[in-house]
Amino acid sequence: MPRQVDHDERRRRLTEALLRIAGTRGLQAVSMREIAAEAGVSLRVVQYYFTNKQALLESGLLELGARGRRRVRQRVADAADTLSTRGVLAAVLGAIVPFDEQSRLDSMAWTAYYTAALTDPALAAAGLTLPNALEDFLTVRLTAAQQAGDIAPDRDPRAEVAGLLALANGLTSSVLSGQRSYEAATKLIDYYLDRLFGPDRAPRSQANEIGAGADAAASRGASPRRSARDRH
Amino acid sequence: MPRQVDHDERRRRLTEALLRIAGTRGLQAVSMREIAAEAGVSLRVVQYYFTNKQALLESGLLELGARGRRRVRQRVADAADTLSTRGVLAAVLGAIVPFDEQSRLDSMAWTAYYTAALTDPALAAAGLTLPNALEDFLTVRLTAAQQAGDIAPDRDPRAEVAGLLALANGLTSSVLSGQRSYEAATKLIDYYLDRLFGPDRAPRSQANEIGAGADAAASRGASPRRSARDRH
DNA sequence: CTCGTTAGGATACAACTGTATCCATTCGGG
DNA sequence: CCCGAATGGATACAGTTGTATCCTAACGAG
Repeated sequence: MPRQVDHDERRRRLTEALLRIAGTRGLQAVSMREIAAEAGVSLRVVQYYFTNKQALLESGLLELGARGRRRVRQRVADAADTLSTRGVLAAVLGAIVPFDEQSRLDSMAWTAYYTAALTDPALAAAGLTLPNALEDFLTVRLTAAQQAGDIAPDRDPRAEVAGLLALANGLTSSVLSGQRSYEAATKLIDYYLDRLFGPDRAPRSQANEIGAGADAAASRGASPRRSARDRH
Repeated sequence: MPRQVDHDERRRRLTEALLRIAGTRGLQAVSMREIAAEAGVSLRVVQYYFTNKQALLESGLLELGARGRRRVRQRVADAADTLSTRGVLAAVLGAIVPFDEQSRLDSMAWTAYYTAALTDPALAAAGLTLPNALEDFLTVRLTAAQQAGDIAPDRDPRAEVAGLLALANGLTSSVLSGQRSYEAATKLIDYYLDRLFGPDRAPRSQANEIGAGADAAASRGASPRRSARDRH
């Protein structure tokens, strides 16, 4: 074997180049030649390590899913109060909304893939199944919390989890478009968690600091375009 | 003037053809020639009535916004109990989530436009400002309801509205991808409205008499009923 | 009638796409 | 030593894209 090369490493580099393009210029800007240029290799190399553009796109989607799972796991592990159900929920939801430049790029790419999958069955088959496992996991967790008396008995754990995940999804959209900052999004999540767990039960944040005020159009659209770049 | 033709009508037909393609096959499938074929005219006609593809896309975005506004207005007008704030909220949120084939196609096209606008400033400038006016309107409305005692005083009207709109947005995503049915989405919305207005809370003001008193047990089964997936 | 503007058919063109092919290296095992 | 597989550079090809150009009808105003 001459010039033995680590194929997995090459493929990983190309996949990363693809995701960099998809996250900054969109999926429609992704072409074989663009990927080659972004990765600093020739077109032939891209063709050599991926038989198809389709295979390349699937690899990108897979990597994106892996990154998302890694991010959620990391966030949950980082939360010191992992024992509290509320802490887990806050960590998971906070990991869904883009919170730094990298997660913002990945969210962009994910959105692009999601949209493409809506009209491309081949992509849809390649899997956008990230949320389902999360939903089940959190529902079990919240149900246990309810039996422990942490949330009111008239709450529906499954509905609450589904709603919170959909909320995080919607907030992601607004953060990506610059309508909302990441901080505003997490404040909103905290507000809803306060409603769920009771504000006095959780020492994390106050109930009404978002502006319980009267008039509507006071302060919105705080940060236009690229705003979500901060550490956490 | 020979062969006088209604330009607005021609442009409308072409815009509708564009949106039909965008809603079924995605924005990346929209080309000048495809639009021409879909509208049953020649390529030249498309070029004749729209100087640019850019102009065509902007026209589609404008029309999409107009349809959305029309749909919300229609839904709100249709709600018999328009006087109740809860009824207005339910109508607006129910009009955001796609509820029939046409609104589903439009939501698809809207999602495609939204994604494209994330990486194309020209499209972003052409306006995705539909939600802002809604948010202000509903916030004013909900603030008034709070002062009338329809919702608990520790609720933050602005946060509630922002959350509900983000929720509707997230639910739209899941409905489009087939993860959830429209009915499941509205049940979830009703569940959250129950939490907000209080299912057993008696109407304490003159502003509302019907609608706000939806009882709790009615929608306790708001579980989204998704297939449980195994995790490993 | 004729003439100039309006409405569109037919075609061209350069750029870009994914994919395929041809060919030159490189190097480990025989 | 050397042969064949591994690696990749260069280029070709057919299709699609947005846009531009050329040219022919149509028809109301003069």
